Amino acid sequence: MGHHSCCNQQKVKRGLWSPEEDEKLIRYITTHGYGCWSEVPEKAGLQRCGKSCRLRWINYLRPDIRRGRFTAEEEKLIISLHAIVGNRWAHIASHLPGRTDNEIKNYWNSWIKKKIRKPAMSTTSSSVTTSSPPCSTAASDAALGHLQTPFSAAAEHLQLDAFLSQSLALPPPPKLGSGGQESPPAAPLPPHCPFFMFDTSVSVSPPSSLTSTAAAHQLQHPFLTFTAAAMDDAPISYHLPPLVDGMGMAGMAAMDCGGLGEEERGHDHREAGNNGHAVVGMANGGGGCCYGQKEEPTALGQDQWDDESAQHLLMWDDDQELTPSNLEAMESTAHSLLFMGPNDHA
DNA sequence: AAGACAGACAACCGCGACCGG
DNA sequence: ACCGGTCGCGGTTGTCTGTCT
Repeated sequence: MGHHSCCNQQKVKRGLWSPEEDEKLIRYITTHGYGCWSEVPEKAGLQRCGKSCRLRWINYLRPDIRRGRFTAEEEKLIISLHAIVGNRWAHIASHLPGRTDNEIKNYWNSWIKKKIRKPAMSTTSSSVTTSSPPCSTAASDAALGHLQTPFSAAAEHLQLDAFLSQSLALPPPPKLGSGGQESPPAAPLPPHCPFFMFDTSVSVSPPSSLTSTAAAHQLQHPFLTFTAAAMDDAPISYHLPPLVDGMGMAGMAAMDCGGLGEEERGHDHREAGNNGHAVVGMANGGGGCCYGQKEEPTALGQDQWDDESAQHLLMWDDDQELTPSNLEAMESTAHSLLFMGPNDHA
């Protein structure tokens, strides 16, 4: 493959951009726009390939770029979004005004590096239950990576965006050139990033429309109501879209084990999907967690889990370290596990 | 003061998706 | 349907800089 076709020319410069090059690019883009990136270098008088120009513009020179450290709100949002969509940095970035996918990716990766070292230092305590972003150890990340299902991109984008716009209530992106850099996006997420678990064993018909009223969403939209229990707050309910085609009413659990109050521990939290299926079950005893779902909730008592439902359970103990082998074992018993997000114990 | 090291950031590379001919 | 050009994305590598020894 090698380079992009526009980069095959011999005289293409690589490496860091000089201020002069930046100035040329900015001047050209601001006056002409960037219709075709392959033409930009020549017209702007740059010895770069179009791809490099595009990258430089998008990641660095764009006027609406927001620089500086990530705020706590942004951090939470990144964690939460990553729990939902995984390493889809562009998608995550689209919900963080002024931030680039590259920036978020770098931030996440450096974060992971930190977390890799910490568990290695302390082998006795859990590596995933102490800090955020939780499933950020290399081991768990790698292991979780293959658990993620290749989502149907179009549907998922649509539905996830709907979810984010509805439930996260992101503020509108700042206007270009406004200079308002000190107003982090308000992200009314629970203080603890929940685990997510999906189940494809339930098949439903897709939504007829995504544009109905809010009330209609409750009834017709396949968004799931789920509970995110937080340590200090009452459980917050969100509507979450199915992330996989055809799994609209699939059950999903989203709980923070460590964040439960004492009265919450050991209870079974259930939220019925709008088709009567998709009961999200969660049992938490002691320091351990158990997530599961059952297609026919009414057939089960609160604490009853038969063999079939056990197939849809993911269980682990808070003291159990998440390693690839552990997760593989979990996966083998949790047949329908698609994606598990982080647990965030502050 | 100098080298080692780690973190942050910038840029490149490879690949898939999309689109028009 | 096929093909080539282009764009966009995610993974990876390179570079710079601050801190530690």
